[in-house]
Amino acid sequence: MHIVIIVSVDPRSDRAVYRQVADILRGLIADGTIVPGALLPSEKQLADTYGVGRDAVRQAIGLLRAEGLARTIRGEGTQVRQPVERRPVPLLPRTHAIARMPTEHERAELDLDEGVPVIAIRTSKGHEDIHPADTVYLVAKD
Amino acid sequence: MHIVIIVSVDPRSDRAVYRQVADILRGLIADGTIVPGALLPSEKQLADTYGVGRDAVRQAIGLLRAEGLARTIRGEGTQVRQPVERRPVPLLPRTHAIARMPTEHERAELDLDEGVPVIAIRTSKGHEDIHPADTVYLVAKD
DNA sequence: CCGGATTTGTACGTATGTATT
DNA sequence: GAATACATACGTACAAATCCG
Repeated sequence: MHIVIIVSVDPRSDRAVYRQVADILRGLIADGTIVPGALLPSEKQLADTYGVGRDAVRQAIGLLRAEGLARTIRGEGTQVRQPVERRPVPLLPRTHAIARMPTEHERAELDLDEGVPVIAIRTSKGHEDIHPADTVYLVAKD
Repeated sequence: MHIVIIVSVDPRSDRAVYRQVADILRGLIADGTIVPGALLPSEKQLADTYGVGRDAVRQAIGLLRAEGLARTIRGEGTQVRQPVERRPVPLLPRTHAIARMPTEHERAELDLDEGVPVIAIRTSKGHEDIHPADTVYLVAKD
């Protein structure tokens, strides 16, 4: 099985231009052409390269952020997110865990990147612990 | 503790206009003014009501979608998402569970709304089960 | 430290396409 | 078919953060 990397944008395609740009960037990331931690080309550069508006580029990058693949720092650029080391979190008997997107408040509080869910663990007592989903994994524990 | 509902947008505020619009809409939802399943006013209506561009309204609604609060249907409108009934999913010993945003493929495959993470459960055998995070909760099981 | 260049964020406008009512 | 509503795509302009000489 080999991977086909798309390298150009077709404005007449059924697929929206910004999705095509996102496809290209995902390819460059999956490819290893752009390694974790490295910056993508600037929005202007991408727009010029692929012959699209800056708007389309921003929407494309927005998709990557929502998927948890990239994060953007104003004035600096967009970088491929580093996979973080996950630590185990025990799921005790009689406790429930759900995953959801954080509220705006939680995102600020926990300093979460876009596209990072939270895991809420609730005990039968009603106590709730919130964990950033990208730093933990759950294991059954008795 | 009482809730302060913002009702107007101040273009001179430090807070971006689209975030102010999002705040207002979140308030109307938390408030019960707009109940789950009901449609928000149209983008144009919101833009006129708050004296902002349609762009700002779309960004605001985009925030709500990313938070899992709303979903938009083209040609119809944006509705407040219904909290769905969750079913328990056992987390067996020697299995790990992580939460993350779905890939584009998974989102299409599972027909997920924006702002809905997935829970991936991996056994020691290497088998992986994917669940929409909004329909399940995890419980420890021996 | 300062100032300019670069880069992303916000905001608005216009136009056209597509889906639903 | 018409009206309504969201999606896409381009453009402009200015603000704000960062980088760099």
